[in-house]
Amino acid sequence: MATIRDVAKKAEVSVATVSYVVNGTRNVAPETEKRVRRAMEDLEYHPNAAAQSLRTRSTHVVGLVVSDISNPFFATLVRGAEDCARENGYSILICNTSEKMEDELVYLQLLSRRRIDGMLLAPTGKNDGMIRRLIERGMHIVFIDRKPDSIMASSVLSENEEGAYQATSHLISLGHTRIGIVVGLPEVSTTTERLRGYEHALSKSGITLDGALVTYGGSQIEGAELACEELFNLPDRPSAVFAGNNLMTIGVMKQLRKLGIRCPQDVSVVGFDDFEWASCFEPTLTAVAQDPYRIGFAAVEQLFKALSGERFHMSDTRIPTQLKVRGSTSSRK
Amino acid sequence: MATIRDVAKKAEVSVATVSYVVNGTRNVAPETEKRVRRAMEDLEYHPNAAAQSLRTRSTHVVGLVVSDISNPFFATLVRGAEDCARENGYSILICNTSEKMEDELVYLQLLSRRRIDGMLLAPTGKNDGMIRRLIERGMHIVFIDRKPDSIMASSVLSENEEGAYQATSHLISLGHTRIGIVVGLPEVSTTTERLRGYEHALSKSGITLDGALVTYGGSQIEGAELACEELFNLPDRPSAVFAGNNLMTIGVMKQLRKLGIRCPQDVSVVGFDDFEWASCFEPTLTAVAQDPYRIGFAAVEQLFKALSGERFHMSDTRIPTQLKVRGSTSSRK
DNA sequence: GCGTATAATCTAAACGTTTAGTCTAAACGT
DNA sequence: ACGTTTAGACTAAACGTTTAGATTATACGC
Repeated sequence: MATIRDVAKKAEVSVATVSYVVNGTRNVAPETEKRVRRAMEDLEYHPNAAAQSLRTRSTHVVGLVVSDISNPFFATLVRGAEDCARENGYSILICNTSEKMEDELVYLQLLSRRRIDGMLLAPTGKNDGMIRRLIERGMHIVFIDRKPDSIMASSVLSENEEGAYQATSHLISLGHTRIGIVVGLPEVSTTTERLRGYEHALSKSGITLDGALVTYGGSQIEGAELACEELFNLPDRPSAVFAGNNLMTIGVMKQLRKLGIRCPQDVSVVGFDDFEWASCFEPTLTAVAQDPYRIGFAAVEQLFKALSGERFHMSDTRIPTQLKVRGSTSSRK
Repeated sequence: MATIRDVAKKAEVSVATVSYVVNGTRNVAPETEKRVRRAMEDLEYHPNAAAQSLRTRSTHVVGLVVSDISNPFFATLVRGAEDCARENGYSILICNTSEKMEDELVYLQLLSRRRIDGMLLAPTGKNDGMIRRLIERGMHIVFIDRKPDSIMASSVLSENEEGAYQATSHLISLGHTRIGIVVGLPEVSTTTERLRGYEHALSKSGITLDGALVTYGGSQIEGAELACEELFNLPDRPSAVFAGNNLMTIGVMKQLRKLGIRCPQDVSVVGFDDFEWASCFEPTLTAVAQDPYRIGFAAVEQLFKALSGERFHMSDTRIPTQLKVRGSTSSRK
């Protein structure tokens, strides 16, 4: 593969000159430039990014650490991030933690070695020490989807509390008072925030919180199935269920079907996170729509602001959610 | 950030020795090794990957070029690829072409500069020249999901023809004879293969192919809506529709709903590509399940085989599909 | 006790860029 | 006509690793 040296030789100039035309960092005579470009074409020259990084101490790569990229929420978030990154000449390296702290740790170290320019991180919440050290050593981090409460850093998150509040209020307005909720992992901020929105809506309407109605589905389908089963084993069953994320919504629906409970006739369901197909399959799902694409895009923008050195440019961006009322919720009979 | 030089100084050895313990490439006295490791810990030393790549001419990065990572099919494929890559100490750089040849070209060049060790590519089908040149220059490429027919290289694909054949046969067995199909982009191999399976099933049952029943949805929801509308504007409407991929299935369902056509009472639908939620929303979708995770995983395995230099180890792997019969298909009335 | 094999370490040259600092020659101001 | 600026090009030193080869010290065989 051709090096800058080869190009220089072919164009009969010094390597410096080639570098100047590649980067446009100094004036070079139009005549010479033409010769250099010609040589680059002929040799199919592509600058060696590793060498550039070594020299300039910048990789133009941003790391993206999420729990599971096959989750449509994160997949779309990644798409937003990638679009913004690419527009600015950056690439994205993906890392799946599977929500496991050891894996997250390994990735944080890996990204350190790779000297990425910055990273987007949906933290598991169990490596705060390492993360704090990284930041101290100058790593630029923007938290996405969730954030550790013990660390000061930029973040781009959904309006979780508000969204959950609206969802719950919607159910209440339909006459429901026993509303079950299936949330994710207790140590994650989305869980606590959504739970807070739920509690807030209840208390606002004077409904006392029944701890038995708060269940944990571990953010996965299977967990939510169990959590849902738990809810309907209660002597005093809920008439509505609020599922804390997309996978758990599916888990809940699966379990309802298994139990022969009809939605929305027997129980109303609202999910957090919308689906493309939500409007064309029955029951059409009432859901709190997030905007993961925008989260990803905004997070990368945020990162670039930090990189461009705007002194201590730290901000918490909240991306609005939107309640989409459809057919899976109905008035309490 | 600490360099190998710093570690060497602190441990009172030469940089070579440090390198040897980092890579385990030569014997070093247990005593010395301990000192070196200690120094690395103290300094939080992470080898500079750019420098390593420059020297060893290997990045331990594989590029992954797909049309749209927010499509759940590709998202899951990426997850499979990432899992396999990570197990082997590799990272994944993602690239979204949006099915546009210029974007694909730009990415191919970018990946060249980054000196990735290899790549997984779902080609748009319009940059065969560049791709062939890349391969000639030694780039290792494994095609995923689709492949250009003009290029010899490894690939990992679904059993498209067989899957489409089964789907169509299933509809035929239910008594349908006017079966519409909505396929993707004509220049992509998945389209032609699935179409072939469809045609094969028809001809096997002695049904003559009606060109008007073959429509193109551009692999997107919106395109499929239009294609579906087209189908039902026909004087002689189909009684069943086969949607060529996941997004187009949604497009078809949306359009049916818009037209007030009930599924499966008025029309049967089978989709290519399964969904997690397919079994818990109505109509429960009959679908040809692919295994994108396995495709991604196998493709990376395939790539590593090529990298490890097994001479001209070229193979076309086909991942089986599986027809899941559910409620969206029923006998013709 | 002497040559030799072996183990542990070191030296220094790459790898392919960028960029500060020089150099040359032509253009310019007065 | 002569010092000064300027444009264009070049030289060479980094950047942080790896690794072939050299060097030294130690153990071994006899």
